[in-house]
Amino acid sequence: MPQRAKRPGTAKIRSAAFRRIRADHSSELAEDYVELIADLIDEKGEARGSEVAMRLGVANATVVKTMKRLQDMGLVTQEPYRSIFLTGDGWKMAEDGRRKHKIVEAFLLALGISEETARIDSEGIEHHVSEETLRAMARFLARK
Amino acid sequence: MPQRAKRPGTAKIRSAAFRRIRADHSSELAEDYVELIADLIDEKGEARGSEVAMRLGVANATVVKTMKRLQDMGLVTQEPYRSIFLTGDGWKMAEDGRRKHKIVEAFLLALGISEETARIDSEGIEHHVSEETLRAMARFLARK
DNA sequence: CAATAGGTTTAGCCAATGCTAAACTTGTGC
DNA sequence: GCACAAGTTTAGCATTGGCTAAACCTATTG
Ligand SMILES: [Mn+2]
Ligand SMILES: [Mn+2]
Ligand SMILES: [Mn+2]
Ligand SMILES: [Mn+2]
Repeated sequence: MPQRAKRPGTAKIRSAAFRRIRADHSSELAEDYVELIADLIDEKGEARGSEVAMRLGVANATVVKTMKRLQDMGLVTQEPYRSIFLTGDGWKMAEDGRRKHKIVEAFLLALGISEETARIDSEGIEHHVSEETLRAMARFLARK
Repeated sequence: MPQRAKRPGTAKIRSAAFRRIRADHSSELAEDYVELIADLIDEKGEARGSEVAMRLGVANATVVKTMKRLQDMGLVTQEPYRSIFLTGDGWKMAEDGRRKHKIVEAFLLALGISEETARIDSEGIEHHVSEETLRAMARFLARK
């Protein structure tokens, strides 16, 4: 139907935000995994798949499957029945995740939010803040 | 292997945040769809599937499939080849989404973030802020 | 040093979200 | 009124990220 004339849209521009979100989501899981693996290595000396599963609240089989993907992405290495190690890229991603996570959580606390809520909300928000927003949060923390 | 003794963990508690995030993600898509449909109805008098697809930056077929799910959830109604309507529940979800979205976006702007970035970041952050955090943001806006 | 408890992986299933290409409607304009 | 361009839906496929149950290793321990 040649009906419904449409002017050249701003729609394409608007869709950028949604595209960004879909991109964020695909990296989000990887970020949480490597950050958690880094924490386990630092805390207990090694990261076992079952411990990752427990902390994330998912089944062991889910972690095994995800590890294969993370290996393909070059973020972790693992031998069957052995614990998990991070590659150089894995450590880099983990460090960057920690950096963002710390800023967001500290910012929420500075805003007067309870520890419990700050911990929970920051776990989700951290993946959707741009560098510009992180800078603004850091600025707020510095001058507050 | 009865190796590696483990003390009764705080892991279960910690996993709550990740469970919340997984829950957030499953409602996130529905929220963005109904909010966008509400906007289209208000702006142009009707919401066409193809317009939704364009604004979200996805294929038409993807919207058709998602609409089926949203219908099953009781959020929208649609006849084949016709435009999309929101149910009472759909409007309620859209209004709630708008409310959160506005607070988050206004908050980011008040923090000194550019319009472009505030628009993009708020599109993702809105789905991961608890009511407590929203209240803190509103408080900041009020007294700032 | 062998049995076995218990951690780990495999197999197979499901739902959600994307996509492209092909088929199908419908509103307009001739 | 009909043809057809353009908008919509269907069909079929792929990936991600969950799950359970069954099979498989391995480190401790008797
Ligand atoms: Mn994190
Ligand atoms: Mn996280
Ligand atoms: Mn929104
Ligand atoms: Mn959104």
